[in-house]
Amino acid sequence: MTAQRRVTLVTLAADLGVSRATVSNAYNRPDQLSAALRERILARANELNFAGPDPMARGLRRGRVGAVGVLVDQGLSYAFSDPATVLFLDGLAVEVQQDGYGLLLHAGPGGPADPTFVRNAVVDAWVVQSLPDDHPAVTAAQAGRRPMVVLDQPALAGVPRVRIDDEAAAAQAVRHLLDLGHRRLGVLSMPLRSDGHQGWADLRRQQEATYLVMRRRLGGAAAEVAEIGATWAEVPVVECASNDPDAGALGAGELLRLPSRPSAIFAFSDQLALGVLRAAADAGIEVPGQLSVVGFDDSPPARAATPPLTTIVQPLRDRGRAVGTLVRALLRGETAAEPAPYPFHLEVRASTGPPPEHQATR
Amino acid sequence: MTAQRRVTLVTLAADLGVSRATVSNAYNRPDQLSAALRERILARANELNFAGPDPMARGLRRGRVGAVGVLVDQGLSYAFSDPATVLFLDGLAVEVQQDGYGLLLHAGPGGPADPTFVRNAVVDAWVVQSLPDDHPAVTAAQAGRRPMVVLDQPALAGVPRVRIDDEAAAAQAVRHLLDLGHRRLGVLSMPLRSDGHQGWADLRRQQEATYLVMRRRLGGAAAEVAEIGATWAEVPVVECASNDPDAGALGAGELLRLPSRPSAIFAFSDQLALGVLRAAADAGIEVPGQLSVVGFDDSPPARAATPPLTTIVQPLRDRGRAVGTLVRALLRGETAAEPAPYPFHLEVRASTGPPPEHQATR
DNA sequence: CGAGTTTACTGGATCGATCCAGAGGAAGGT
DNA sequence: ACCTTCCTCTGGATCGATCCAGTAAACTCG
Repeated sequence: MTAQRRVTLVTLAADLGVSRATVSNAYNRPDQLSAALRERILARANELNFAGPDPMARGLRRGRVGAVGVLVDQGLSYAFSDPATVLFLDGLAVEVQQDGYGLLLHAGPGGPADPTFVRNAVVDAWVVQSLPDDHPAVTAAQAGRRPMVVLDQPALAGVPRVRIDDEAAAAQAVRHLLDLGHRRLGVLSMPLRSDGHQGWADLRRQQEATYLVMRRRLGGAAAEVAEIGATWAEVPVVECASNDPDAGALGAGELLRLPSRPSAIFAFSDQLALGVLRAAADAGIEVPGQLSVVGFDDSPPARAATPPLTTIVQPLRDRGRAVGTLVRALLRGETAAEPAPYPFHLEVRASTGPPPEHQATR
Repeated sequence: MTAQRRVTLVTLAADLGVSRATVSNAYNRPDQLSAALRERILARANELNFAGPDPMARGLRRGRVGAVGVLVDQGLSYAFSDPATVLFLDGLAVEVQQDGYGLLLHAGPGGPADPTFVRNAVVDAWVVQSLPDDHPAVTAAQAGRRPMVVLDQPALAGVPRVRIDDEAAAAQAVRHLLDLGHRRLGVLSMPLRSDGHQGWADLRRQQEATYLVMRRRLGGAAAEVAEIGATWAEVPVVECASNDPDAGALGAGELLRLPSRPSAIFAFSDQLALGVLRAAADAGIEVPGQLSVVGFDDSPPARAATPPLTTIVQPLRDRGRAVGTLVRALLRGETAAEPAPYPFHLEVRASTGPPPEHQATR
């Protein structure tokens, strides 16, 4: 009949005639009280339906809530639809779980998290996964003065970043195509800015891309093209509005309808490359006989595709673990040095071969 | 030179010579103080690098931290690899985001969350997505006396559950196959218990399944088989250790190697059904000519498969939203009634047809 | 011009725990 | 018998905010 207050440490302590510190110790420091009393406390707690110290209050006092906030580009379903992202998150989750941290994900319908939510989020640290340079959510997260680690982009002063040498990787992919004899290249890029643009990206748009990784890859590809004396400005670059096979197929369609059709397409992600394969199949273009395709990431579907994709291999899950390791170190109060770029390599599979014009001469 | 304490409301208040309540109001109730003072406070906050009230402390006082904990079966990468789960999470995330909540995911390597983490998790509510009846993490979550909503399973007294009528859905799928003339059926089930078993599931194991949904679907299928006077015990049921195409292909292999090979396989998820398609293709068995396949879920890959899968359509993202709506209601203090089962239907596509023995007579 | 209302701001209580210095008593040593 | 050490247990301070009752001043109005 009495007004039923919530059961807390104090309720229990009063009920048992002990101090609340003792009850707290029963949960957190079993060595600080006799086993008998501890038993009695836990038993009574059970009777009173007390589930243990409130995580929130503990969080405030201890300064740790057990959550790592993750900022991903676009909505959750987009993020989750890319196996590369999923593997990253999995590696990250497994790693931070070792210290009892979970992942907190915010997601608007299609857009990334609102800065307001970022400011109000109860987290111990932030992980940023591939956001553009100027993203407001990143700024908001930085204002919170909590440990932070970035995957790939953006580059932030004083914030460790796990990445590969995207410039070198792109160069290597292009070099592979050039070595095979290809001279009519096409590039299929992920978004260069987050404005939903789908279609041609001229030099200016390339240079002004707010996604650092895209600038780097374009730069690496351009350097390699210049190497053989060709002009980068003549290489058609199509930007996809999102990173999925549908957008990739759309973009590939534009490249394949060019009067001077590319004999090779370098897609900046496997998701897009899968779209290229689909577009080629739909148009009756043989891969690699009439068209070579190179991807990026080495996500599982790339291996399983028909034909299996030649792609840049970057250890996706390992990079997630690496980010997790850095987060854990920062949360322990250690200062994490900027790690060296992660290793990568080009895995040549069946989606690339010599261009049609060379095949007769072999 | 002085010991640099963290900047808090008090620091700011002292610095400006106002009360901390006023500073708090500057952030939370702009109407409670003059615009001029508010400006002054915000400006000074900026100078002192104060990012706004600490979310943790606010969480304690307000009794709300803006996080909904999600319990999923198996590890994150498994969960995320199933498009059905991803769509569910997306719908859920979008819905709870409207009230500013994010999703907190815990994940061990392959296993679901440890009860300890559940007890310590700083969340406002729990969402349980398809766990077995007796899962310790669920028990731990219930002990926390926070709002809770279940998707599909387990059924818990007093906890609203979003689901479809799995018994009726399975019955309908089987009825479809029987109507086509199939008499040699095979069933490919998701895990019946979380013991990693892969292979035949006898009647006893079927009845003792700890996954409610699987019991229901098996029951629905059995009832329909009994309807035509056949014996359920003679229908081969293979259980897959996990819900992915690889396990599905493995299980399908066992069914397809039977002396009396089934002419139709009912898989309890599209993920498994995709595995069946692959196994059939590898074995040179035509679908639907020599083998009919029915899936469950209507996930995007089911539509895109070759041939497109006949499957039970349940609105995946909508169910996520429905769970989110219930969570929001509970968090507002409303009492949410157990919702009616969600609608479903059988979508007949190209993966089912009459059995081989009937085709000649047509 | 005085009563009533509105506006702007304050300080104490509170959310539910953990930390830490220390009290009291039992055990051990000489 | 006295001092020291160890083991249990305690109460006050604290984490960083929000809530709420209340005060003083400014404004409204017949």
